[in-house]
Amino acid sequence: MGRAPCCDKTKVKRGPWSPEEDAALKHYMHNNGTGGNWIALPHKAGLNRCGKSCRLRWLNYLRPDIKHGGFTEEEDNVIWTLYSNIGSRWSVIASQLPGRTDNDVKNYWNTKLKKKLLARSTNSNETTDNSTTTDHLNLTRFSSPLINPKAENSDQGNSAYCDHSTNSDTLPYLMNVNCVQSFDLKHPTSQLSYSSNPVEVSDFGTNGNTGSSISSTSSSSTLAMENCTSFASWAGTGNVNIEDGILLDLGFDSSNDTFLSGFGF
DNA sequence: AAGGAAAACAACCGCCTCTGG
DNA sequence: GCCAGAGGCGGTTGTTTTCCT
Repeated sequence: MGRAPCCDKTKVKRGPWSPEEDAALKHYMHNNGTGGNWIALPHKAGLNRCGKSCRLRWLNYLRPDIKHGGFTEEEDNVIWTLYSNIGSRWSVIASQLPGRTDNDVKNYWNTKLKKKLLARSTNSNETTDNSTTTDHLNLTRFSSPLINPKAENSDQGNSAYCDHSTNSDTLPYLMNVNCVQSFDLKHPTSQLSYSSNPVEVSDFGTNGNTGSSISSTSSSSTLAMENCTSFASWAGTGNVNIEDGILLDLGFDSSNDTFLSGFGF
């Protein structure tokens, strides 16, 4: 059983794209767009390729607004921060990095950032005094603005409270936390000044059973986490949206191990 | 200079979601 | 409401390039 393949793989070309194929696809897209149908596109464009392959090639490589080249430190920070919050939702993360594709971000994470993190983890384990390890390649730098230790003294009924002590072997965003995180991706108060396109994530599931809806056009954004009374929100207006306090204790300052174990190390 | 290892990148696979009939 | 097809996504694999010995 199973779903029928989108094309006959024995009859379409596979593997690396030739410059001629790239040119044909570019030319067709320039003149016609997708026409709302990727499956039919290869035939119309005179390409002996699977429609999905064409789509991938266009989105990941040929699109005119694609940014090629190395990632900046700022982009690193955005990726790390979002990964720590939402996990491997590469398309969501990529949407916050203009010109970057989900494939780009995913590859970059798998080949570089993960190793950087691992290296830092090793270094930090060799250091007994965590308070002196301030140069954790932005691990500390990007996380610290989101952490408000004083919040633990806040009214828990208002959800200005974080508790990740009960579930330390999971990703921070999966923890049974009870907190609110508000930060602004546009302004330096949160050091996430890169983004220009807030994302809205509602009904954000953590167990795979729930759906999610994401809008990159909304003016405000909310990240709700299941199994906890928490959500993160940031305003598109340019102001930090402090609703019940600014915090999301990712665990960096108190225990890097907690954080790192969430990444599967 | 050659060969092997590691890193980086591109592409594919299969599942899930969405949408139109 | 159901179903089939198309799009989208994340994980994985394959290929190429770079680095090291």
